[in-house]
Amino acid sequence: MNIVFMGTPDFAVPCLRALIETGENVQAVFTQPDKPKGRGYKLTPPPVKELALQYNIPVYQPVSLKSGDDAETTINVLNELSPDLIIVVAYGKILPKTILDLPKYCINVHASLLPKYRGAGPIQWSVLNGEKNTGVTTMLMAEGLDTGDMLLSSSIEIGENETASELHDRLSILGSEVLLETIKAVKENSLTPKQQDDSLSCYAPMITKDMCVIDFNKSALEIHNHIRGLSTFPGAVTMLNGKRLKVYKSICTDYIVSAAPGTVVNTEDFTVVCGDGKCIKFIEVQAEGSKRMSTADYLRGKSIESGTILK
RNA sequence: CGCGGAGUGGAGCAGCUCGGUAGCUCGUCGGGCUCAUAACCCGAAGGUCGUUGGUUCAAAUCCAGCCUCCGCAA
Repeated sequence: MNIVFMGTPDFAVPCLRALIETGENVQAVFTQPDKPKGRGYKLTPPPVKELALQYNIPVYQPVSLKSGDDAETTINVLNELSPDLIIVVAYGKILPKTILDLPKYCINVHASLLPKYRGAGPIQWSVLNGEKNTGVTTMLMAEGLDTGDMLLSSSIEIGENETASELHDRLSILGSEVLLETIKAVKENSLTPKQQDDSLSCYAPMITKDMCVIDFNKSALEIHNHIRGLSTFPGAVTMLNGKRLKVYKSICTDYIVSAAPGTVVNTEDFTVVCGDGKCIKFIEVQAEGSKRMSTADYLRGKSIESGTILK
């Protein structure tokens, strides 16, 4: 089939790769423009672009699909290619109706069990909220954000200590599998679109850095979910002796201690009291200007005075 | 040229301001104690102090360039 692929970050890479490797005709790839990133503002191409270039697939990076020269060019290009399908995976742009109506189907791969967790951060929010299950859903794209009729889905369990990054990697693979099944169904003409029940939906907004600070007044479980939901990027943050400390992994313990929330009660293994009196143990941390490391390594170099309070 | 931190035996750090025999907490190896142990005691191996050049009688330490890693900001 003639397919145009639209996607940007790592999450979309397995889907594009699956399409290529199963021999679908990927006519073109649309992805976000290269952006200045990191130290020194180095212009960095999105992961999907890099993969596309490896296979000599034409890459388009319009700034806008709604107006301007880019939008016009895009429409022209798409009209010329006249793809059977447009596959969208974490592209990061809203497609106008003129594009949605262009191919036979516009199919989106979304990293949640719709209608729950519509939006930009479904993986992180499902971990942040302590969900036991999540999954991947394919849908026919509609004008609203992740509101289209659902096609296929697949569900997986979330481990109690699993981080958002780990889940992200598993879901991106699962996403490529569900995508291939969906395309198979398209070919067999056996799609059965199901409308989403809007009353069951909820939004998963983009994660921003100002929501990363750990609030030790919350329960140990909530803090644990906070830490793994934001790991590895951008990472849960707290302040230790005036310096920023990121926490990437933790474990809930059964210890109950009466001390002010945020107090380090065990300086041997970095156990901290939370708002409900239960303790959480940090497993992997990162100090300013330093690498990410296990707390065992961290504590070999820096000792923490007992009674230190994190905030 | 966006701002800042860092590179020291296998790991994590100190030492650098005030140049002059490389130190700490672990790990590894050998031995001892013990019913036993991740515990304790004794001993050992292991480092061109990121890299290049400069200053100096002498550089981990001062100066300049380069490489790599990290935080912030986008």
